[in-house]
Amino acid sequence: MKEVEVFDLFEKIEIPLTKVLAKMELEGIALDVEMLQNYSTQLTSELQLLENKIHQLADEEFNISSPKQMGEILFEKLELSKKPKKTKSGQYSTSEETLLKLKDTHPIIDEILTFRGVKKLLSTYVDALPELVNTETKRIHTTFNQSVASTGRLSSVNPNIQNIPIRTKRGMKVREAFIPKDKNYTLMAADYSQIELRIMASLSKDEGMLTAFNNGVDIHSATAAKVFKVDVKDVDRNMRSQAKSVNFGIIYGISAFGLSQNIGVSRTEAKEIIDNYFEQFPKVKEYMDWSIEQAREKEYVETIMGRRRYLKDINARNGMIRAMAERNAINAPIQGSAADIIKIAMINVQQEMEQREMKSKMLLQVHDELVFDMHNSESSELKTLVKEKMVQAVSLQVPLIVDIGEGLNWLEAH
DNA sequence: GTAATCACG
DNA sequence: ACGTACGTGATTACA
Repeated sequence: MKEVEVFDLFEKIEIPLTKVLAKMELEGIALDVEMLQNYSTQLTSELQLLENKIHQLADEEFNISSPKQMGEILFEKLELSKKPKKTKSGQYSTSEETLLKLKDTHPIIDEILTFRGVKKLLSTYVDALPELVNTETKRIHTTFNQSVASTGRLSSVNPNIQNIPIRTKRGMKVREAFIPKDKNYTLMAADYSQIELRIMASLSKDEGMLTAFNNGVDIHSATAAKVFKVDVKDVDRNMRSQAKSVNFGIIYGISAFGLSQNIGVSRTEAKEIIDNYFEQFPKVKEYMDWSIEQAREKEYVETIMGRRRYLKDINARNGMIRAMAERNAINAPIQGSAADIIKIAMINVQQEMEQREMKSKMLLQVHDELVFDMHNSESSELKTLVKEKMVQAVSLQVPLIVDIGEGLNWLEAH
């Protein structure tokens, strides 16, 4: 019986999606190569200055890009930590997380962090992207993998268009390099607001969560008010920020350790927060337990469209392996259902655009976002159509909200 | 080839 | 007692 659902998923979603993806890949997206080349010159000289400064501060020349050499400088020569954190293989950890904790011990740390950021930007994006512009089309053509991610998400390679920087000032400049086809077009981006938490609300049917979404309130503030037992108007920035982490944790299959690491409190305090959360959102807890129970019985969990993730480790004797599978049992239906929803939307949007013979084109998918080359004559028509198809892709216990933006580059469209 | 790091949702 | 937040891909160093 249930196999019918998996076949429907295949026939009604994955197969029709192949053509949509093929068209997006063939269409490609325009890149402002000249801008990136200028930016490269600027970043390269910044990088040179940083390199000199770091070598000067270390009083030694070494390869800053070698974590091994970096560890030896920081922890053997400069002795910045009494008991340096090690990686799995016994090397000194020099990850951003580790370095941030050493920020105040030596001025070299800040320079290293900046160096790392600039180097990453240059090698992965600023210098790499222009190389991938197709000589015939003059556009960037990614490849979307439809059968890589175990949750049902797409992935993107060559280049990975789903991890273009946005969080830092320097990174934003890279987004600015993704531009419309020509002067008759504008880039338009449409993204689902809090889709995974809405799915959690809908699947768990937790009253508190449903009420929050059905009343259109800020979910992280609403969560903070409940968890910290204060009035919404008394939620401060720190409380909201912690609640946001809790909400992320809920989607990931929360653990006291993970939360404590994320927000920098003790495990005891983290456990306290989680206990309060489950007290305030009891059906979320019930749903999470139910998901794990389903996994134990069937050795798989499923999304709203019946997509399965098999979890052979769910009954493992090794507690750590088992705990991992339990988090997967909670996360996969959430992340996977979000993937189902945007895939349905993509098929319906593409179908409608073709039927209307529109000039606009769907270009990219970034998990909860779709990006379009929008022909200026179709501006309001396209935005209305896309919003409608995305919002109506499926019917949940809460509304799906889609935010739309547009501009002369991908950054502005956000 | 693998480990470490870091970019995104 | 142990060691963990979920899902990806690209780059670099190094055995």
